[in-house]
Amino acid sequence: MTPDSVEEFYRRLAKDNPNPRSELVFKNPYTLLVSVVLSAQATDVSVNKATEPLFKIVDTPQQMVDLGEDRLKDYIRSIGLYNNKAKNIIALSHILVEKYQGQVPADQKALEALPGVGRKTALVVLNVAFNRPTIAVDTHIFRVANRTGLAPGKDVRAVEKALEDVTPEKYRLHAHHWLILFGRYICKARKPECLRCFESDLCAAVKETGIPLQS
DNA sequence: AACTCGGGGCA
DNA sequence: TGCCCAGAGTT
Repeated sequence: MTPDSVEEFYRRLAKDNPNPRSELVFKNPYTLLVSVVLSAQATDVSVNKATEPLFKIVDTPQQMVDLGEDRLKDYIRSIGLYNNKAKNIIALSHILVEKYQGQVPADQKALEALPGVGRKTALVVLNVAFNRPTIAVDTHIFRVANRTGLAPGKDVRAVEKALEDVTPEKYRLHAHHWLILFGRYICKARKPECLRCFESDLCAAVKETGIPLQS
């Protein structure tokens, strides 16, 4: 994709979604962190369903510690992978209370040092909670970048580098959110909605096949 | 690099 | 039924 095509690609994403808001719960940086940890290999819909009642009771690390692992599991069981996630969230909350005065550190290394927080989670928290222009390449963005030709790459790090190189500065802050939603609702894994896609004339996959992907 | 964790949604 | 989901930790 040429630089002009990339610019146009982002221009359309921005037009489609002028005021991007995370679909995960962001009452404060802590609830966002917990939401993103819970989102690993889970759908944001299932996470929101579980965290809506949880965050009415708990929205600080101290309250989470007081809630305890067993009662936390009752809230998040429907999400899946709940044993590891509950243990990590309790442990992570202890660390926030003891080392960070109950605050979420706005630092990638500090975030990645927390149990249950890896590279992607850290980058998403920095982006959404602290307005850093980070792009975390998850399954959606990896697929979108490769399929459309926006930022091809064989592994996550290659796509991440490609996106950093190609994404215009003015779109950097919201790029992650736009690409995620584009992948989730339009450029879907199974049945991409090419017939109503506003990027199909720029898409490498469409160019290759000559016809919009569908079925 | 290859497991393992995991219930829910969807075709 | 089988595949996928805003991945991370361990071996």
